[in-house]
Amino acid sequence: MNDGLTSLWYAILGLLMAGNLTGYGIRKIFETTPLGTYSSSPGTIYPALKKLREKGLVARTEMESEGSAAKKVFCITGKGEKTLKRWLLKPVTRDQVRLHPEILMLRFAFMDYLNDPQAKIRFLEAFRDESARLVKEITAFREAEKEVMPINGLLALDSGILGTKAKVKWASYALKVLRKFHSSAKP
Amino acid sequence: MNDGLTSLWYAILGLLMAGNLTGYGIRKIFETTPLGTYSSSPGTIYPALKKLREKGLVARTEMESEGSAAKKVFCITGKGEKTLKRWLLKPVTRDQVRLHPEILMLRFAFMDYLNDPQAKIRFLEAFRDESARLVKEITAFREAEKEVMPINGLLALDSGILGTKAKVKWASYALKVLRKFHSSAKP
DNA sequence: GGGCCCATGTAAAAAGTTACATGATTAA
DNA sequence: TTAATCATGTAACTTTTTACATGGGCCC
Repeated sequence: MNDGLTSLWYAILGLLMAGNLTGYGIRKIFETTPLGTYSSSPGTIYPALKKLREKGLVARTEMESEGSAAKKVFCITGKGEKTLKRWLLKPVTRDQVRLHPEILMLRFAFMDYLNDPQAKIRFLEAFRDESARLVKEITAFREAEKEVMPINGLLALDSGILGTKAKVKWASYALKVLRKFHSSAKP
Repeated sequence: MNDGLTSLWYAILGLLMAGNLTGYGIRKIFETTPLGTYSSSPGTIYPALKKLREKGLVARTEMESEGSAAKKVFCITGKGEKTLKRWLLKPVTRDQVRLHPEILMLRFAFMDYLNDPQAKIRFLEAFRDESARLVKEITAFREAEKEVMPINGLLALDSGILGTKAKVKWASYALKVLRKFHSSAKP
């Protein structure tokens, strides 16, 4: 999807930014939190970790705890951190908003790890504006098809319009919260 | 995903319910309408049509138009229609609402082809209820994590909550519209 | 002793993406 | 005539899914 990394791989990198985890720990997070749009099956996670290790984005340390089976703990490397941050700073495109808004949300969720608070603001403004543009586009499409499309098709379009409007509203809200948050944190 | 058919394949079947199409025509629809969450690349569409034909769900007729290159027109078969309708009538599950709401919306968009108007109503009620349940779940999660999660994570959760609330609202609206539509169509 | 959760993997199959390849028709 | 659009496919590659496989620790 980006740099040859899939969004799952970035999700793993993002999780490792908060602290080291075992493969099983990562699986459990995908399984039990709303973050887990991703499959938590071993066939997904372990090969992904292997690839990330081959690329030098994560490192594995064997944690030997008194004799028995050694747990394998993963941590993000400097290169991994740089790769993640580069991804977080990518511009918000129309296609991303249209086709993969959940990936944009994943990026936003990890933006705490950026030093620059302005980056968040820019992201949200772009997300809001692109979403607003998308609302207009779907609305125009609906208007054009109104006479020929069956009622269920129109209602499905309405769902898209309402959902995208909710995103615009959310972005405005998030901007307000962040501005307050940052101004109160400064002095 | 279902019956060994992917949602893309069902999308193609649904499109063919409205009328016959060429492979290129299908590609253009995915490319230019909001329906197209799917890739419209030839490498996606043509192999999918091949598979559908092998399974006997669509048929191909060569339309010879005066000598030159024959266009290949696809139509849905009886078996394809039955397969599609079986898919449309599947119950709305929690996991579908959580992980693949856009597929549920695709199903809804095609439900015009069901004879039974009650099926639509049942679908919407279930969709609304499962979405409302999901709102509660994410809200509870957010409440539990409120103190430990960074602000961006919380805001990302808010986006999920608002988006899901929008779905609840939409379903209620759609139910109203459909009830009015059906009662006015009867007498 | 049996069942459940922790924990880590592999193997086969299948779908989708990207890129390649080709040719007809139409509009500038 | 040349560029764009119509039109149909194939091939290699990669990720993911599903299923298999194994073993330790803990609680009843």
